[in-house]
Amino acid sequence: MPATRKIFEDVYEVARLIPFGRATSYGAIARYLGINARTVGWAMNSLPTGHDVPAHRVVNTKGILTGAAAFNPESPMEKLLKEEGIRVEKNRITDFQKVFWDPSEEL
DNA sequence: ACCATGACGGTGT
DNA sequence: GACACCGCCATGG
Repeated sequence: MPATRKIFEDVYEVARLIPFGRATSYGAIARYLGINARTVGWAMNSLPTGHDVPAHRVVNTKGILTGAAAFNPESPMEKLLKEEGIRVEKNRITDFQKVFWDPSEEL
């Protein structure tokens, strides 16, 4: 790929590798790609409609579902995570440490 | 090249 | 645990 390859593509690629029932943080992905966390968040915010990226598994370092607002009211991020066995309470993953997935270590 | 914006992170109170 | 600050880097106008 040309040098003009967008960081976004890398972010999406890593996000797609997140295993079922696990979640990671923007910072973890950022560190893995060598960029800052804000850029990762921005990449997710730029996700087009109909993307195939499990963005609901990407939260901030506190385990808070900051991007829940970006999801359709019909597909609550919270519910999606609970379906995967992740305990969520008021937009916050209570057992984040348990389901945390670090690309820098697991990848 | 400059300025504003942002699904964030770490530390201190 | 909640809140406030400041630092970081990429993209767009």
